Amino acid sequence: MRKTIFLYGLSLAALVALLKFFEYRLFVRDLSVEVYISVVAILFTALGVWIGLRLTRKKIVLISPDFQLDTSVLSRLGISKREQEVLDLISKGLSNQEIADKLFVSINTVKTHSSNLFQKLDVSRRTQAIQKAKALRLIP
Amino acid sequence: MRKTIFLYGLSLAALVALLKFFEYRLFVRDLSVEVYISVVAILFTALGVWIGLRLTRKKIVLISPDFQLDTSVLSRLGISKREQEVLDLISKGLSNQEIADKLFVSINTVKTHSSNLFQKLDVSRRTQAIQKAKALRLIP
DNA sequence: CCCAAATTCATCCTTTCGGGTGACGGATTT
DNA sequence: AAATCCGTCACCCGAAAGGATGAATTTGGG
Repeated sequence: MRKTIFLYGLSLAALVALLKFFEYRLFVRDLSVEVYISVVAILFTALGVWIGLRLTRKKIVLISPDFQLDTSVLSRLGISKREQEVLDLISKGLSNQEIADKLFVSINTVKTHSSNLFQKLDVSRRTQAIQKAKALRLIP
Repeated sequence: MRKTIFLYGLSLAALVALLKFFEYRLFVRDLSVEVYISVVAILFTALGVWIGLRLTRKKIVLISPDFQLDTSVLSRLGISKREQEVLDLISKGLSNQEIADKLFVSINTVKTHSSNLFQKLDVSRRTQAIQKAKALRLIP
C-alpha cells in the first residue's frame, strides 16, 4: 500500500515534469490551465479506475473460490474437527470407504462420524448434508 | 454510460470553474500549475476509484446468485430434460423415492434416469454427480 | 490429576443406491 | 416403414449408506 502511494506520487511528479518538458520544448507557452487540468483529470481518472480494479480484484475472487468457513456455526452445532473433515470429503463426492482410506481410519469410524454429523446438521442423507452445509457456509 | 461521461465532463468543468473562482476571489494568483495538477489528480483519482468500483460491483454480485445453466454442456453430454430435472432434485438432497413422488413417476423410472445421468456425467455416485454438475455449471 | 469430550472401532439390521437387463409406447428422423 | 431416442416401468442383485448401540482409547482443559 505504501508502495502504491509512492508510485502514485512518483507518476504524478513524472507527469508534471513531462508536461513542463513539452511546454518548454515545443514553445507552446499558451497552453491554458484548463488543458492541463483536463489531461491530468483524464489520466488520473484512468489511473483511479485501474487502482480501484486492482484493489477489488482480490475481493472478487475471494467471494467464491477462496472460502473461509463460518466457525461460529461450526461451534454452535458442536461439529468437531473430524466431523468437519468427513463433511468436506463427503461434499467432494467420496464414499465412506474412500474417506476411511484417506483419513487412515476404519469405515465404521467414518460411519460413526457421518451419523453424528447428520444428527447435528439435522439431515438424514449425505446429499442433504451437502446442501445444508453449503447453506451454512461450512463447505465451499 | 453516456450519462456517466456527461457527468464526468460536467464535474471536470465545475472543478475548473471552482478553481478559477477561488483564484480570482482570493487574489492568490501565484498558485502554481503544479498545485492545480496535484489537486485535480488526487480528486480525479478518487473519482476513478469510485467509477471503477461502480462498474465492477454488478459483476461481483453476478458471479454466484444469478445462475444460468450451460446448455452447451447439456447438449454436448446428451442430457435430456428429464435427466436434468432428476439431477436438480438430486442436488437438492432428495432421495429417489422423493424424486419419484415429486415427478409423479415410479421410483424405477427415477433410477433409470439417474443411472443414465451418471453414465453421461461419468460418475458413479450421486454426490459425485453433484460435484461434477456444479463444476460444469449444470446446477447452481 | 481427573473428567468430559473426542476419536476410534465393532456388530446388527434396515434402507437406499447403483448396475444390469429387458420391455413397451410415443415421437422424431431417416 | 425402419431406426433412433426419450420416457416409462419392472425385476434382480450386490454395494453403499444409514440407524442404534456399546465400548475402548485418546485428548484437552479445569
